[in-house]
Amino acid sequence: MHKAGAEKYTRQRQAAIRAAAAVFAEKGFHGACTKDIAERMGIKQGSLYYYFKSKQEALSEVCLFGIQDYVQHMEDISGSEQSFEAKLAATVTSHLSSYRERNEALKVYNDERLYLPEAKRSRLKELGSHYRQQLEEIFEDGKKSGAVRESMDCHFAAQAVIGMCNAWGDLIVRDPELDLFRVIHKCTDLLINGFIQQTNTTNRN
Amino acid sequence: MHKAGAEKYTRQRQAAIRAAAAVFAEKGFHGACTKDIAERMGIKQGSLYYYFKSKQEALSEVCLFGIQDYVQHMEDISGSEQSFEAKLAATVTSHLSSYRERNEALKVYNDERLYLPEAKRSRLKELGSHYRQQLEEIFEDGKKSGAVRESMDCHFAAQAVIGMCNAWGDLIVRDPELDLFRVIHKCTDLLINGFIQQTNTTNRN
Amino acid sequence: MHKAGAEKYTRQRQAAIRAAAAVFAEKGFHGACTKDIAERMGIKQGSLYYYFKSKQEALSEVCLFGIQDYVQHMEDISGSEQSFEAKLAATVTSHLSSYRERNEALKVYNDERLYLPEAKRSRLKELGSHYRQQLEEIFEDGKKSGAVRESMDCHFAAQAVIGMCNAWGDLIVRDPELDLFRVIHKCTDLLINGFIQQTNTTNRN
Amino acid sequence: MHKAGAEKYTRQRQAAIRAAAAVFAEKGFHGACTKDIAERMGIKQGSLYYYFKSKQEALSEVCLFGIQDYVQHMEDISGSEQSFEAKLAATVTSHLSSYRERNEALKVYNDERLYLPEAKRSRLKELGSHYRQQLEEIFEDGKKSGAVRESMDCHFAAQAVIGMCNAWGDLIVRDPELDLFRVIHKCTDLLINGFIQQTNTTNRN
DNA sequence: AATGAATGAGAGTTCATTCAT
DNA sequence: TATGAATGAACTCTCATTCAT
Repeated sequence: MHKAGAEKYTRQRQAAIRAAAAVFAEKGFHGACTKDIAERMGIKQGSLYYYFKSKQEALSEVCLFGIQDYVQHMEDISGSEQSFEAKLAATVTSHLSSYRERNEALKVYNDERLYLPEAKRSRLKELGSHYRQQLEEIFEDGKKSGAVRESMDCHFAAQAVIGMCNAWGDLIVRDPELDLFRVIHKCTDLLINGFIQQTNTTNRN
Repeated sequence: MHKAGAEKYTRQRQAAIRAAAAVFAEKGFHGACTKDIAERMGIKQGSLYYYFKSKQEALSEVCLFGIQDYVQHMEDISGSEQSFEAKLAATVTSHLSSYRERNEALKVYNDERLYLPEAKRSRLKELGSHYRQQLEEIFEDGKKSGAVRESMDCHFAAQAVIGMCNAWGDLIVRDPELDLFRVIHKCTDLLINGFIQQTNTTNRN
Repeated sequence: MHKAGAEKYTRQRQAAIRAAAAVFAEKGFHGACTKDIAERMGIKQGSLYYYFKSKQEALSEVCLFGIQDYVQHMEDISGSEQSFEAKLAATVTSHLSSYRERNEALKVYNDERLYLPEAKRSRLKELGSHYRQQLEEIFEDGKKSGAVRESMDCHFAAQAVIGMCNAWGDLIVRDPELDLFRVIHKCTDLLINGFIQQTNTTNRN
Repeated sequence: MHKAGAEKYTRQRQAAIRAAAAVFAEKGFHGACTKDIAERMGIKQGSLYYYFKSKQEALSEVCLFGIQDYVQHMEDISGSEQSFEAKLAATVTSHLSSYRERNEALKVYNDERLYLPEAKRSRLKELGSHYRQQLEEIFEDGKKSGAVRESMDCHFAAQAVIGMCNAWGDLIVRDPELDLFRVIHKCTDLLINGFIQQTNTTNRN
């Protein structure tokens, strides 16, 4: 039986994806070279092609790997029975945690996916759009339940959350010292409450 | 007199910077090639080197061009006598407007400046840090005047504003149909008031 | 074992050095192009970079190869117990023979080494200076033993021998028909006895 | 009348030749660029083409300039009524002095003339060959008069003198501190008397 | 007499990719 | 499963040369 062999292959392929993620994150897709990736895995350049049939496939795999969990989490959050605020908190937590766990892959997804050919990009786009739509629905529900202001544009809101999370995600990847949980907490707080001191106010706007 | 000649040079060089900005924004620094830049200007590849002594110098000039106004505006805003909310609104307006005016250069500054050699990067870093510090001060002042919540971390807040603006900036550059003023308004509103319906509340958190 | 592989690499690298020597000798460092070198080896231009990391490294290797033996021979001659005349003859023989064996590499060392960056050039300079010093010592010893005229400036003498040998070396490289041994003999004779008819002397030849 | 203009042109063209000589001597023909030459003259690159119709013409002119006097001198020496020794001394003097006066042009003639196209090179070759032949005749005459050893190969001898002079010429150009007259004297002495102590002879130069 | 601007050809170098072993 | 060797295309950059002004 080839089970052991197959397992090793799978393991090595995962290693290749992580290596590619790291290198792409650091130098960008075009700035990176296959030799760098191979070296990070401890193999030679040519051997990389045992795991990827092209550099582009490597990018594609990294991107997929980068959003997999994060998309899955949203599925869970979206299906759960929680208050708006809890769902938003869960979203931010999931999103920012991904940057730490999945390491650089999520960053690569954000910054480099546009270098994929349309064909491959559309699959990712679907996943991304789906994510955003679910987030939008959370806002819609929030409105219905009265937790979110009527005036809020839910499409805008979803983009804003994603944008803010990605911006902080970049900083998280770049600076491993950063305290993840404090960032999560502060982001959530900002998004929910805004900057200003709320005083018995009827919100203009 | 050679004034006309010098003027032509300056004009062409500006054109080169804009062309480079557009190409770098679209393909990234390493993904772009000098031929693309030259062609966009209507000259031949080799002629580009009459205006830049290297591709890297082109990047450097684009980055500088990208933040010039935006840093200058912050100087004005920071020195002005306005309420916290007005200053924040002005900042968001300036930042997002830059993305339209300065076109792709600002995006390039954000995404590609890390490919510059340390020496050139540090000059940009200074400018960027200065910007962030001034924004932090606006938050500090906001706290003192009671407009901003005591609990707010001003460093975090400044990063968050910049991050949010850059995230939307990306979308603005990518989608020229986007209504700039609505985005500005919504971002400002979100940052100030947060998502939730404020009800005669004493803010927990 | 990878011994065979390593051997092949070494062999090919030697071939690359010889090819580079030939091309540099014919066209000069700047006049030569890497394509010529590759073609002479029967490989394609890009493949050359598997053996050299730059054109300059090729030059550097050629120069080193060019003087290696010749410097080694001088070591032997200098350490031997022979008359002045025998040592001088051995020097001329070694020097001129090198031009035939090492082919064009020695010519390249003479004419093109100045295009190397200071760092690499200094290593060669050392070797060259050492050679000249040993030759000077041969003259000093010749004086002591009475074989060389008291009035002779040993530094000048060494330079003169080297200069004369290099001048003939050029001709030897350029004209493969030239009878090496006759040139060696005549050079030695000229250097030892000069042009003029020596009266009352036991000059054979 | 345009006399003044014509004069200026001639003067500038001479300056161009000298500038080209200097740059070619330093960097070699292929290593030099027309911008360097122009800058050394204090004009702009394009303006150089007012004086030369190509870089190659510049080389050609430099080479011609480099050997003109030196060939002329040999004409004089060859036609004069002097002893062999005096003629040889005059030859060495003329040759080595040329290196100082004509500066780098002679070196360029020696090292770079092979980059000229056959057509132009043959004119120079003629001059060079003529020079060598006249030198050979001096040796032939020397033999007849008994001043030169019967065993001497006159063709070899002429080559050797030229080779030695060029080798020292290189050093003279490279090191402006070098005492020209001492070098001339020593070279002549070496060529005439050789290295060895001549017994029972009154020769001491 | 000189220049600024542009060009086009060619150079060195990098790198994704292939393939026999 | 992995590698060494090679390839060819693409890219950055240089430079002799031209020409209108």
